[in-house]
Amino acid sequence: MNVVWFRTDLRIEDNLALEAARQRGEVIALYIATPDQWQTHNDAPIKLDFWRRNLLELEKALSRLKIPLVCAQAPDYPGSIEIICSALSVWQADSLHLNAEYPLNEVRRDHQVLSAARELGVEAVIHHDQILIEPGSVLNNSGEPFKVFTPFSKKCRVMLQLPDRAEKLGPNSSLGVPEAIKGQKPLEELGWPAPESRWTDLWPAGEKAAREKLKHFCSQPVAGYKQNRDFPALPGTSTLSPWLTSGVISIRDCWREATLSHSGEGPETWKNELLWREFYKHIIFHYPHVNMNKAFRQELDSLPWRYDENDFKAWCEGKTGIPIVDAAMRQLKETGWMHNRLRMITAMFLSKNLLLDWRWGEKWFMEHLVDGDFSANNGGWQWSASTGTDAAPYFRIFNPITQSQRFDAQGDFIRYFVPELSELDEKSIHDPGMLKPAEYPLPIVDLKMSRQRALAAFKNNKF
DNA sequence: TTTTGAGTTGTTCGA
DNA sequence: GTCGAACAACTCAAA
Repeated sequence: MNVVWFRTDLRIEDNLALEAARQRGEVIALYIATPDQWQTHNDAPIKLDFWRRNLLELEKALSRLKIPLVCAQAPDYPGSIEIICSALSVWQADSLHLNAEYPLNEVRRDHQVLSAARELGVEAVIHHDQILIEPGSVLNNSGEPFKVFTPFSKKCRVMLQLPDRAEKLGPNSSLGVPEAIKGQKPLEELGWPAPESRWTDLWPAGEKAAREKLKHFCSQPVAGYKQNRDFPALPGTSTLSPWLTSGVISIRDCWREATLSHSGEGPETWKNELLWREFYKHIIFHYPHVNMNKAFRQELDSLPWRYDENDFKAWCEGKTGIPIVDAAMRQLKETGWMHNRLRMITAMFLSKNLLLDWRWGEKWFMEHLVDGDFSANNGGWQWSASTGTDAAPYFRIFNPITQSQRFDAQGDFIRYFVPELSELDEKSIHDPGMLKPAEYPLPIVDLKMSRQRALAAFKNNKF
């Protein structure tokens, strides 16, 4: 028997661990939920519900291959190692397959799982399925990891040789019911948050939905990606992130599909964004301190970050008095997703204008994003806060009003998410001042003063 | 080893 | 309104 432990790879298509296991013979699939860790890691309820629904789809897809999906619940990572060992013994496994995850705790857990499995005499194999190129293999001429994106991306493009899609393998001989293991529970009883029906419409589950989304994006919108991607009122981006983060679609399929679209600069620009995802995964793999709540540039942990609960609350609730920021924060809360340009604007506003610790913002995003991914979220926040790898220079502070005028010129996006401003014309909607209706707040911070404050804080940190 | 060019996503100020 | 320079100087990567 061959066991596949599913984690952030909730699909049957182009799944390296699953394919390796199937090549060896009969397969049992295993999923282990850790609700206690969801709590401490602040995973968004909308994300957990998306995962629950994708697991149901995965179960169906696997059953077509006559592969049973066994679910279990563990209190923590050591608990999941116990469950794995129980499963390997009870099912008399020959091999265990898993697709690597790259945050530090997950790497450590998998090291332990691999050695525990090998002690039981089980062949244990880890596959690099979640990223295009194995971390540790993209190095500069000095043999060091890249700290700058552009040379990293160039090297990746030179190295990248995607394997062909695996040939179709036959199903299991029969969909048996495997003997019970430690911690086993039905899929629906794994401690999921209460679902909201609107989530199902916003973020449909399953590989078919993801594949159709990718196909559609690469059939036409990708051609205009370079021109349209910065405008939140346009459908200019792929919005594939929730499916990519949960592994419902493979990164290789995204890369392949974009390459095959042959529509010029658009797909190449989009592929660069896929490489940013890659870059930040390599960064957390190479630099353990980034996984431990530290700034990539650790000397910037001594900045005089503010911890003002009221300012933070206004930011969270979309009541800062800066229309584009408030629209963006409300989009996040209402849909579980935020446009990339707006993630930069809101993150820059929190970390520079409010001078709040970027970790507060990072955490809030994780608590609300359907596509919340540690490496991408951390990388993005540290970019905005100027504490990261190849981050924005600290003096390059976005002016949210200027950004609003440039990227939501007609104010359509603001009007959609901040209805109390919908009567304002396209000039005043970005910066209503005294024209604002009574229910809309005045700006909680003076942009000019707060910009100077941030510049001074970074300047004075040099010593 | 030294040197050189380059670095996601900008803003402000003054002519 | 438009344009170029200043912002502040540092690190990375490769020649």
